[in-house]
Amino acid sequence: MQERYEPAAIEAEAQHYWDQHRSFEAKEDDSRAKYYCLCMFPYPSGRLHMGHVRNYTIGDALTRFMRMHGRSVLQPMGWDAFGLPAENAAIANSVPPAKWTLDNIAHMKAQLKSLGYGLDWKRELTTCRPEYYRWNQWLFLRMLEKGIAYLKTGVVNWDPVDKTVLANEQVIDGKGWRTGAIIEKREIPMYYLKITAFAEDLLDELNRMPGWPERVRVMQANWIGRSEGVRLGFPHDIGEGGALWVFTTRADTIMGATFCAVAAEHRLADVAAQDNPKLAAFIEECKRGPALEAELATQEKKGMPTGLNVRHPISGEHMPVWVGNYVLMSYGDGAVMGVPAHDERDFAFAKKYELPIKQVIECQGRAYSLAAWQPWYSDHGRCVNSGAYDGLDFQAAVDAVARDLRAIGLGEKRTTWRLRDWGISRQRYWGCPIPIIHCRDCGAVPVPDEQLPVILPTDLVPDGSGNPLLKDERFLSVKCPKCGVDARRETDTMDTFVDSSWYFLRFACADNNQAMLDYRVQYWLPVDQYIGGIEHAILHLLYARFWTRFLKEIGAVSFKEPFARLFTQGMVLNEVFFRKTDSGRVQYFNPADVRVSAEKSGNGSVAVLKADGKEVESGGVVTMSKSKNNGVDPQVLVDEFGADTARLFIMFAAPPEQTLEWSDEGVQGAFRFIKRLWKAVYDHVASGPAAPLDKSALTEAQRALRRHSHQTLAKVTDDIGRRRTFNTAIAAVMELLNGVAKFPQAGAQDRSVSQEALEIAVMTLSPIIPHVTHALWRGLGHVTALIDEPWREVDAEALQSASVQMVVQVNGKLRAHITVAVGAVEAAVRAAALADPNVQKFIGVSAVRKMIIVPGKLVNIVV
RNA sequence: GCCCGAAUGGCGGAACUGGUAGACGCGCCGGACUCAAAAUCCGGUGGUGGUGACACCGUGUGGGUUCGAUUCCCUCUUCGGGCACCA
Repeated sequence: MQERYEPAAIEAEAQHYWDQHRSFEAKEDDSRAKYYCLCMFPYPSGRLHMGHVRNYTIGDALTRFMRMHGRSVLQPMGWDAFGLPAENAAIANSVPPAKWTLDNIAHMKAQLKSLGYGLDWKRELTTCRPEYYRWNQWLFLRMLEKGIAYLKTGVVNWDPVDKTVLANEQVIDGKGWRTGAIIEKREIPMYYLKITAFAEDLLDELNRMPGWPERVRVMQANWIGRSEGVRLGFPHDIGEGGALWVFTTRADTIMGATFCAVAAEHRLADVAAQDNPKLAAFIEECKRGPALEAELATQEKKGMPTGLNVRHPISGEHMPVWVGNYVLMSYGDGAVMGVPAHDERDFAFAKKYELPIKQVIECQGRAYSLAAWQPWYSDHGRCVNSGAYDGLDFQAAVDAVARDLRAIGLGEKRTTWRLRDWGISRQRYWGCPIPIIHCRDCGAVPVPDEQLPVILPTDLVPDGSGNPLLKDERFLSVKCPKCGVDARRETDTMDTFVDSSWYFLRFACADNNQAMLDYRVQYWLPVDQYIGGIEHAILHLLYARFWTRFLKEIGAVSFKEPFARLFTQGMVLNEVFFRKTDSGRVQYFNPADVRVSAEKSGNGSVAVLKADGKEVESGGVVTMSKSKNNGVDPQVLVDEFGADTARLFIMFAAPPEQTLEWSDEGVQGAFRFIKRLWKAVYDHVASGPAAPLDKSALTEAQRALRRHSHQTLAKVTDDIGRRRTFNTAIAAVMELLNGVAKFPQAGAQDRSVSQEALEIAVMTLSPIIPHVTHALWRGLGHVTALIDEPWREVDAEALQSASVQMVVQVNGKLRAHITVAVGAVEAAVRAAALADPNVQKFIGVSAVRKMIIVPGKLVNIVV
């Protein structure tokens, strides 16, 4: 064993060993319990960032830990390779997105390897390759057959400058993120997936998912948004007659309804606007949405009467119908009944347009006033001024109203969902083609299975003027599969969330070119541990749950929840430094280019740019990002200190679920610890092999170190295996190493006990810093590879102790420590506590009223 | 506005089931080694008072439950996250 710790050589050697021995090639082994550990796959943006390192280090540590516990492990990796950044890079550099993406993948793959992750690269998958995305298309066709996929006109954000469609996230304050142009709403035909068909099950099952964080389950539940209420109709004679249907959770307030309001997109609004140009203009304005930021902020309620009337379903009174900008077409029936007395929005609307306000719910003795809204106006209470419903409480009134309306065909109880169907059409080039052919005679025709995959050309270069597929005759031109005449291919591609909605299944059988999934899914799935960022708490995880349910429905899988346990790691933060330029722009500087010097006398610190020595301002600690220029390149870290230091720092600096603050000194500390570990083993080994441990002939000090070793082993096993608190596991091993450093190395048994302590330290750290521990294990005299060693069992005998230290309190305040024999009788503990001089002092002349004894821990004397 | 979560030394954090607050690391202070520096090693390090043993105070604020509260309950403050005209 060499004296110096040289990470580059050690890491290359360890990685070579795992490669050669295929240590991480997953095998379907029925004789062993499997463990499928999956980290969310990356978008190949170019380089790994610290968030990736954190994510994949957590996954790798768990995978290695489970492997040493005898599990048959699978830890795969792939690439979420379709998406917008590739198109933007293409516009900027005139390179096809395919080349840019594949180059990035090659680079990032090398980076992942240099970090030593135990990945099964045989199962690597890339979503922009036809071998993968053909199954998106295949399943889409199955969804069409089952009515889960359907075509509907939808509203999109249209950037008139780029002539392209933008995602909601790309619209900032009503303007395009690239062009700054005011975004228009356009209606175009799009394909939707009927996720709402599964809404109830997606919600209910959340209660039976103990392996998911409460936080994520709550977020999904809110997103799905179940509402119990009544759908009721206001009859009218407009056109051919009928009823205006609304949804309400407050059917008990129906006698207080004084108007109805419909969304701008509502059919009645259209009807009324036909001979009312002012109303038509207002409707147009609403459809465009709040263009001005001020309007968004105040959320001012605006409306206009349609001149139409409906009748109250119970009283028969005539009620005006308004168009209201606060009514959403996408929720319920796109219309509401206005009960101004008991709904804050209706109140504001009625005030503004001088509509009648009628109180119908008593307010627990408080006086109702028409002057101003009070928060308790919308509370539940008994009905008043409501005819037959007077005196009923909330639930009774809702039941009665629903029953009465049902009798006349104008209402029924109804559950409404906030969740909407998932529009997957993207008017974009770099995505999976939707397998549809448009025929002049047959309409939209699905591509037959045997013609799959519809291959996306990889040599196109978008120029910013819309989807280049629209100009690519090779792609466009096709015969209609039904009638054989010349037809055109659909040029829309699928939302990239489709790609990530099932990739975790494909890892089980990525090499199968005959079928989407096969028998191996049964062995590996569900994923035992899924790890990723909280930012995917809603969309990705909900879509994946939806796809799995659909696959179960068509018999492709046997389970409906794809991820048994979910772990959401915290973000990586760093300080941000900037200067304001004369023109008012903010210029950010990377922390690596800034020197911070603590002012010894003052309470602040000064940050200066290394390049010019002049001061920069500090903007606090925020998420690492390109825009703030405060990222740290993992590669620089690996090159300077090695992968183990990077891994150790990131696992030690914070609990994995919390945010992690970057610290250069912290990295130095991690490096220093590894060097100390190396030196401890080197010094130990330098004086030759240790004799076998003779457990029967140990001194008290030797027994104490053994106890410490096995306590540490027990703690690390629990911290990683159950609590997932890697930071405390590492701290425990640091303490053990401090203990070994202080331990004398005089006799043969001293060295034997130290050998055991070092072996435990090296083994327990190996999931986190696998390279250096691989070398140290060999250094400690083993010929086996550490990764193939079974995780050591705690020796219960080593944990035993003859005596125990107890705390003595007087009136709850710590006054003394006493040492008593293990299992000492209560009387003995009592006597020992009372005999302590300091305890005596605080009891003084007072009478002892009570003594509370927690065996082995504490005595509290109440005087 | 609604729903979650958090707040502990100079800093990151620990204390898992109500039982020794501040583990471990960083930083800082002192010392050793060195011509010197870096690296390394040893010691100290919540605040106040005291030469000292020790005492008092101390986990965002104010209250409560308890022999005992960082931990449980209520109030407020601040910060972070999610949703947001959802009828």
